[in-house]
Amino acid sequence: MSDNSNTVKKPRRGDLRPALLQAAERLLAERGVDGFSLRETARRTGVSPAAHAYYFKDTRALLTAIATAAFDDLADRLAAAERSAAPAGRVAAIRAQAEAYAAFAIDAPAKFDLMWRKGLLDTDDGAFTQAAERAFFCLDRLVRGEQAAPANKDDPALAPTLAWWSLVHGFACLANEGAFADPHKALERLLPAILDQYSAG
Amino acid sequence: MSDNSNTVKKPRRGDLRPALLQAAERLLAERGVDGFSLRETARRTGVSPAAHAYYFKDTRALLTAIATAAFDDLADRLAAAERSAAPAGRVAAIRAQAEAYAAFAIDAPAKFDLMWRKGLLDTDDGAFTQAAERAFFCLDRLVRGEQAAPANKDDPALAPTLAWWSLVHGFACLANEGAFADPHKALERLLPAILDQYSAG
DNA sequence: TGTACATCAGTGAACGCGCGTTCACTGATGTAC
DNA sequence: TGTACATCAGTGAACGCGCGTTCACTGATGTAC
Repeated sequence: MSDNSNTVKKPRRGDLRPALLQAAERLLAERGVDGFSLRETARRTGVSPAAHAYYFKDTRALLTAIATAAFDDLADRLAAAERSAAPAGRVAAIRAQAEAYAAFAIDAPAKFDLMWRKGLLDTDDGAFTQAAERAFFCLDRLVRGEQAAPANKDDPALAPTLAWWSLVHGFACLANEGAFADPHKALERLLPAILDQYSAG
Repeated sequence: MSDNSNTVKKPRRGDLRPALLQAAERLLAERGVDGFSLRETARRTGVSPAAHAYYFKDTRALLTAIATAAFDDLADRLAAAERSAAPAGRVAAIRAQAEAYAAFAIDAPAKFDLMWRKGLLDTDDGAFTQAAERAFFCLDRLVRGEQAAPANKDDPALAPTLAWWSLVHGFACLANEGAFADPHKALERLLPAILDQYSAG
């Protein structure tokens, strides 16, 4: 019998939590958010369908944990992109962040999708909201500078950040929704051209 | 017994198709794409769960019909916005289209969501792809002028249109994903401020 | 105007599926003496 | 070093659910003569 590369080798006692998260992420990547199921995750982890209950209250909690990690990851990448492009100036850093954002989305479409599917997530979870805010402030700090952010996200004072975010988020969504022939090519050739459109402003 | 306003009065023989579509749209509006089900649609139409089969091959076909109508509606609104703002000049017309696009999305979030959930739609359906293209060309014709469009959507020649589309689409998605406190207020006060950011380019 | 027949527009019961969650349970591990 | 016990980290069978689709069927409508 050949190994099925979908299944993970059975974790040691006590290592189940990360194993479940890893299997769940792979399943998401393969089948998308709509194709996800807890039972299939358990199957791939080589574990009973009830096993997750020891670590996660329910499916929503597991998905929220994944989305939280994803936002943290995104924030890290935005910060890294900013750092490495900083020597070339502020405009270059902003562009680098935009490219990092889109690359994140296109490399892991299902995970990116999940992050915004609030109906499936526990949006009251503190870690989740904190991670999401952190990613947002990575953008905001760079675009608007160090000014304090207003309490409300729809304050027009945030317009510069939200304009930039809308642009990049829209590009990422369109790419993942199949609006372009090839998302990766679009990332390399089309996105720079799009960003050029606005480089004056 | 009080009327349940969810249920539609039982359609006359032969009028089932539009009645099903209407009930399905209402159900979508209430429960979102993930909460949609054919059986519930049938229930609300006062009809057997097998009834739809006479008009639609399967669930996918029904959803595709709704998405097709939605794209046609969107295209109509984009064209109307352009027409009524045309006297004020090209820039005003482009802005008016952007506002019409976002308003469409925010007024019917679930329908807008469905239009991009290609996993649930029959993307080989001719009417569907035609309607989607028509909406796209409403944007493209105005932004780039009458130049012929390249075959591929990720051709950098389309960058001006795609940049504008990304911006507006991203704003609409963020609004519907709950990124702003109040989508309708964001539409009225924030979107104009965002468009101002780019009005120079 | 009446009747025989064909087609239309559904009906309603049933099938089989995979799902999330619960429950009583159990073997493995750790701890106290 | 050995034993008794408690807790940990799950097991696996079962429950009940709603779903999309199929199937043989049937009453209503339309048509021909």
